[in-house]
Amino acid sequence: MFIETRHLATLRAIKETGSFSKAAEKMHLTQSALSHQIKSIEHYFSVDVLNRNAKGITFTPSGEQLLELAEYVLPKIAATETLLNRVSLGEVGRLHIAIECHACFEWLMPVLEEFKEHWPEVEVDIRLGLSFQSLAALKQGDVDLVISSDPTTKSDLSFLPLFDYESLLVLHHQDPLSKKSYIQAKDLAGVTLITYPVKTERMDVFQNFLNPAHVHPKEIRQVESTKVILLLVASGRGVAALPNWVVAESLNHSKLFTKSLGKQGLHKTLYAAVRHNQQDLDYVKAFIRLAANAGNNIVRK
Amino acid sequence: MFIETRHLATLRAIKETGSFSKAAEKMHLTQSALSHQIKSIEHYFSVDVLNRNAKGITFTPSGEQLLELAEYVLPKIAATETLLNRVSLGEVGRLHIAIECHACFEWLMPVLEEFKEHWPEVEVDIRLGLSFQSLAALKQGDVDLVISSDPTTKSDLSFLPLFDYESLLVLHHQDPLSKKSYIQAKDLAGVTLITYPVKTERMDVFQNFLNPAHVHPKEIRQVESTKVILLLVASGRGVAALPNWVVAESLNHSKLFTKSLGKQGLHKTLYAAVRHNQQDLDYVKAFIRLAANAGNNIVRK
DNA sequence: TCACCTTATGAATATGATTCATAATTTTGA
DNA sequence: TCAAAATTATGAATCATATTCATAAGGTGA
Repeated sequence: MFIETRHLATLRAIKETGSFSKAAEKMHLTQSALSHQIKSIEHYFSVDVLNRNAKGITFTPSGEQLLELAEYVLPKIAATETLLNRVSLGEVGRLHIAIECHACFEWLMPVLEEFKEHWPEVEVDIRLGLSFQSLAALKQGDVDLVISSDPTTKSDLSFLPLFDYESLLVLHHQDPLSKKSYIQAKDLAGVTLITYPVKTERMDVFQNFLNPAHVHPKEIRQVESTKVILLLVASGRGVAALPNWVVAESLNHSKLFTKSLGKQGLHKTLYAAVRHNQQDLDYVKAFIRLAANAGNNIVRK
Repeated sequence: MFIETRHLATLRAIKETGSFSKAAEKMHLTQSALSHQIKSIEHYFSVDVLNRNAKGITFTPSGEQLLELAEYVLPKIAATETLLNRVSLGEVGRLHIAIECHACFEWLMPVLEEFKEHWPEVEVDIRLGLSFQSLAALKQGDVDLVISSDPTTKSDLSFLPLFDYESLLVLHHQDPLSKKSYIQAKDLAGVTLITYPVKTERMDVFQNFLNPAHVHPKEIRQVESTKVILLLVASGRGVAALPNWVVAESLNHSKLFTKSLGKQGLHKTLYAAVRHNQQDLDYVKAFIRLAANAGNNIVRK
């Protein structure tokens, strides 16, 4: 493949201006450069491209072909280049989000709605990142942002804090445990614990509360939806450990009660993990700002 | 405009092979070259183009954009390049012919019919090249071949002989002049000369026969069509000077008679003028061969 | 962990695009 | 028709940059 963008741009400029010298000026090159360029095409293909005549320059049929090619190719290239520039400015792009916690849907959905309004040219998508290694996917570029509460020091990734929350035990208001000022691990040995359908090693209650104390709940019941979990708890079928932002909304009008897990409570921070080189993109920063606000607002209720 | 064909070809090869090293091999470049190339794009636009991961390479959204551009652009460039190559081989092209003599239509039309059959990809056109400077037009590339009987030594132009012919005086078989063994200039002083509608200085009879003898015909009558000229002569309205190839066909079945102009006769050669750098194109040579044959055949009758 | 494979990187080199200076050609205006 | 002005062509010199070379760095899989 011999023809380069450069050649086509030159041809187009010559067509537009009608002369080498004017085209050269327009392109910030010398007339000589253009002459050499055209000659190299003509020499390479053994074909005349331009008729340099008395009054002005005309295109041979071959020249017309090249010109047609230029008209076809150059605008598309220009369009792609401006698109790439906008991508680098963070005006357009892709924000595929993986969330590691079921409960995050609660605050994430409204955030995304607002985000989409302000960044219509960013392609948004969410995946529940439990079944796969979301941080690996992030590194590989399969997703662009991971909502996680377990920052690790992976190279190329940045963990940006969104907001703090507390994992609370949600129980029926007549549950005997509701008398206690806080919950101890051993208190949960005899209960039915309702959780999302996730491996226990990926849940805070186990990782940071039950496992260290070597306690196992009597029964574990896995349920997909947050609503149903709260419903089951409200009807006395068991207890659940949920982030405070989930409970905040449903507490007033129900038979639900919450208790801290442990004397200090089980406090965590939610992070947005992004690839290092994307953390300064406008739309990424905007998303993180929106998410942090949303989280803080709902948690403080 | 930063992106060059080269970049796009590299991107495409990487997509096809899935790795830098295989793509490099395919392109007869080193892996390093491709790495530098991609890096330069990524650096120029401050955008990631490829995710170089554990298992293989994937394209970022920006990379996909570039790839799409490549798929759009590269085939078209390749097509144009093969077209240009075919042009230089003389397989395709343009053959716009200017003829300086009305009478040439007689043999040219069938020649063109045959030519078109063999060279369907050559765009053929004819113009009567009397009103304009056909050789200048040829030089400028407005036409590609001029049929002329007046070779000049213009730079860049080649005059290739087609066939010899004789300009004959056509007259009514009862015309007194038909008794003579040949026509002298003064014989035409009293006749009505029927010609094509062309300036006298562009006609052989005047240039090479009448003018040198300072003879003027009694009357000049200009007629467009060869058929009508012959009709008029056949009905005794005058005489005409026409190339022998025109007369050859209509002589048998009519009241027409021909005589040589001057003792030696007025002999000329018809040439095809082409731009020097096109004279070796296959289709040009083919046309000239066809034209020469046609002319010789018709003249020898 | 060590081979092994792939990409990245910096310096050196080679390629080739552009400029410079000027020639050649043509046009234009007296 | 001649000189002046303008245009393209050309060869050599220069400069830019694409490519290579040699090697590092990073990751995978036995």
